[in-house]
Amino acid sequence: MGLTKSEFFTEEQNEIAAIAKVLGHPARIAILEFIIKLETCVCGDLVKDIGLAQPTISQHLKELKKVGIIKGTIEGTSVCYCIDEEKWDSIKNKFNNFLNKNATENCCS
Amino acid sequence: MGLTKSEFFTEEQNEIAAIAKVLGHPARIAILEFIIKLETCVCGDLVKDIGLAQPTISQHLKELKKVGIIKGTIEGTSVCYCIDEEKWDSIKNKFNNFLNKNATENCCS
DNA sequence: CTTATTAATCGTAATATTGCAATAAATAAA
DNA sequence: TTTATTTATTGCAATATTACGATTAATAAG
Repeated sequence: MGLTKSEFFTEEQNEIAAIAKVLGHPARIAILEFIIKLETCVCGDLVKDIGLAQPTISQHLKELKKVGIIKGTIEGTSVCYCIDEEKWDSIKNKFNNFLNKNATENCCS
Repeated sequence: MGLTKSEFFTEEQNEIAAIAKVLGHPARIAILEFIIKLETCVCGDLVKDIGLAQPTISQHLKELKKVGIIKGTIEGTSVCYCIDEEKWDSIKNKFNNFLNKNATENCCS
């Protein structure tokens, strides 16, 4: 089928999975790290930095935009991408919350 | 193509993406939460709790085992699954590290 | 207006993922 | 040994993802 049965899960579970899914590709991790590293807006240097073709990078940027991690503003012929700080913080909270659910002991340890 | 070009990225980028990818499905989030909630070993209650078919759950468990988040020990006819605490902590560190890379200011804020 | 430059979109091929029915494997119980 | 019980594996269909060439859209420069 290839179709996730989202209706079986809670809103929260679907949400964290959706974010994790977007982070689940090294190109998108690399893009985010690149944007963060520059501490300023990025235009088209991503294609040069990462080895992938321009349409591929554009597609990954679209994915990142779709979940709201980054936002892009047009600047002449190029586009300025940067982290959406609010969204980033909310993601950080969600992951922290999830990862802290686990106690340090269980039956197998 | 459908084939990720891992050789374009650093070990670290591939690693965090691989973990995020596994977390990128609500069923696997639900499975982890269920195991954690019980604070004890889980056998086959997952199938009842989550609505998916047994082979589907088994497949998701396999994915989780593959990256080492959970481990399973055989107990009679059933299998006891639990979190690999060490791996969990390392994942927590990796995500924290990644999510803390972002400063709170940039050109767009 | 014409010509770069830059990024998005379209179309498509290759591969991966999701889900499940059917079946197998492995142990426990009778 | 036979029969449950429980989980894993196989095989397959439907859908999603990844990547890129070709093209389009939009602005800038000449």
